[in-house]
Formats: sequence, structure tokens, C-alpha cells
Amino acid sequence: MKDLDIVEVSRLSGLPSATLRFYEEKRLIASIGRRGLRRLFDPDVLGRLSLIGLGRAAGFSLDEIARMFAPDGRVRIDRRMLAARADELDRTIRRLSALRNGLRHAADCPAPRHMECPKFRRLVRAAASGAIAPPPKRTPQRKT
Amino acid sequence: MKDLDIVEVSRLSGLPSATLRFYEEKRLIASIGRRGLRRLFDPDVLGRLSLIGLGRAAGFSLDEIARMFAPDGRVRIDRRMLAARADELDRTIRRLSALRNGLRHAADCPAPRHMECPKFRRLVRAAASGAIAPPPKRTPQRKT
DNA sequence: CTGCCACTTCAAGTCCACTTGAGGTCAAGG
DNA sequence: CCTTGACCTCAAGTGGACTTGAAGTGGCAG
Repeated sequence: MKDLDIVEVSRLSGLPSATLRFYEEKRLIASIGRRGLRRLFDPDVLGRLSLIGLGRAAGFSLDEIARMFAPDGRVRIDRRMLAARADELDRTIRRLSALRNGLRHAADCPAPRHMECPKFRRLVRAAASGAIAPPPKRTPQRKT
Repeated sequence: MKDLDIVEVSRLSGLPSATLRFYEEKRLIASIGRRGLRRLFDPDVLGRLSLIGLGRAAGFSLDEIARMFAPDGRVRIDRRMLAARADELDRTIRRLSALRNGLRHAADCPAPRHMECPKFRRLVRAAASGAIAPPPKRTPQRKT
């Protein structure tokens, strides 16, 4: 298969080329040469980028993801790490579910002001108690 | 009820006083005076801080939360905004559930390398397709 | 051969919610 | 009265993942 230049990889992966350069600098991907100034990549890089996307979606940092690749480029992920992350996702999901239920209720609640609704006050107390605490950070939008 | 100084509010709310000052600067809370240098707060501030915590947990930015308080200090939250956020949480929850299932499987998968497992490859493809894309940002821990 | 223009590098900027540091001030205890 | 120590202010720094800007360069159309 033919090598891809950075623009093609960008198009195929949906990532801006600045991000690809950034990933290369962070040793998440590697270019295999140049055509003029332009980086060339093995088509394998697309799979690798998907894997990186998966890791990001699962909440791993770029540094952690970098550590999941052996120097030879192979994937070598610690299964315990995966299980731990799955557990954490479970907790997050439970937290978010409680939150969603509370918000849904508050949105439909007939009480004239939210603070007059017992359910809403319970939700607020739950948040205060830390049961719901950590902020899930809104999905950052990227420019294309 | 007696007014609380910033140290008491900090102790009762669990927030560092630097954060309380920061919130005041951002007009999320208001102090009602001083005792010497020390800020004094109406005990109501505790409820308000809980509400702020809830907003944060639900993924609202501090600026958005600030807009939920009328100038008179009352809560006036747009119910459509709540419903919209609940919907977004729903999507996030579904996304995270798929991810958790995939990770759980990968953690238990008998395939010697992850990339040899069809389920894992499907998960990777799902991530690549953007179905799972946005990163949920790990829960940041705060120093006490 | 020349110019264009998209790529390149490197440094710096952005966003958000805080946190930290330097230097100042005030109430209270001795 | 004087020290102490915890608060105060204001400015700057942090972290993660990019994004943006300025200045340089090489392939290719004309």
C-alpha cells in the first residue's frame, strides 16, 4: 500500500495536520519519511490514530496512551489498567445517571422555583455531600 | 443565624478559601462584610455553594452557573437548559457505557494481543467513526 | 527559471478553574 | 506595645491538549 502524506492522513483521520505533528512530537505516531517537506506516513498510522482516539475517549491521557505502545510499535496494554478504567467509567456512569435523573426531574418539576422542590433539594444535597462531585468537563469542540 | 467568616465557610463547604475568594471575584457568591480583613458571609452561602457544586457536576461552566443566579441572588434556571443538559448527559452515558463494555471485554479477552480480538477491533472502529469520540476528561483531584 | 502556496519549524497563546507566591495588614495574645 | 500568624490583594503560574502566528522552504505550474 502506498504511503500517505500528512494531508491525506489528516483527511482520512479527520484530525488537523497540526495535531498530527503534535502527536508525532509526543511520540504517539511516527512518520516514515518526507516528500519535500511533507511528512509521509505508513497507512498503519490510521489504525493507530483510531486506537489513540479510543484511548482518549476512555479517558487516558496522551502520555498514558504513549506508554501503551511498545517501542516496536505494537500495542501492549495492561489488562488491569483496562479493568481499572472500566470500573472508573462505571462509577462515572452511575454519577452521571443520578445527575441526569435529577436534572430531568428539575426540568419537568411543577414547583414554581427549583429550591421549593424536595427532589431538587435532595439532588443539591447529594452534590454537596460529594456523592456526585467531580466535574465531567464538557466535550471540547474542535475546529475543522 | 450568625454570619460565617471565610474560614468557617471553607471548613463547612470543604472548599479552600482561595477558591471562595475566586468565586466571589467571579460573582458566584457575595460576602456581606468584613471582620477585620476577613470576609463575612451569610450562612445562605453554603446552599449556594452546593448549588454551584451541582452545576459543576452537571458540566456547566462557572460562567454559565453565574448566569443562573438572578441579581437578587435567587435561582432562576431555564428548564430547557436543564433538559438539554440531561439529554447531553444521556448521550454521554450511552457513550461511556459502550466504552466500558468494550474495555471490560478487552480486559478479559483471551486473545493474546488486543488487536487480534474482533470485539476490540470493533470498538476501535467505533471510536474512529466518532460514535464514541469526545474525551470525558478524567476527574481532577484537588488538594486539601 | 520564477513565483506561488501549502507545507515546514519553533515559540507562544488559549481555555478553564483554580493555585501559588510575594508582599501587605489587622485582631488578638503575651 | 509588639509580635505573631492568618487573613488580605494582585499578579503570575499550572496542566492538558491543542491552536495559532511568524518566518522559512521546497515541489510544481507556468
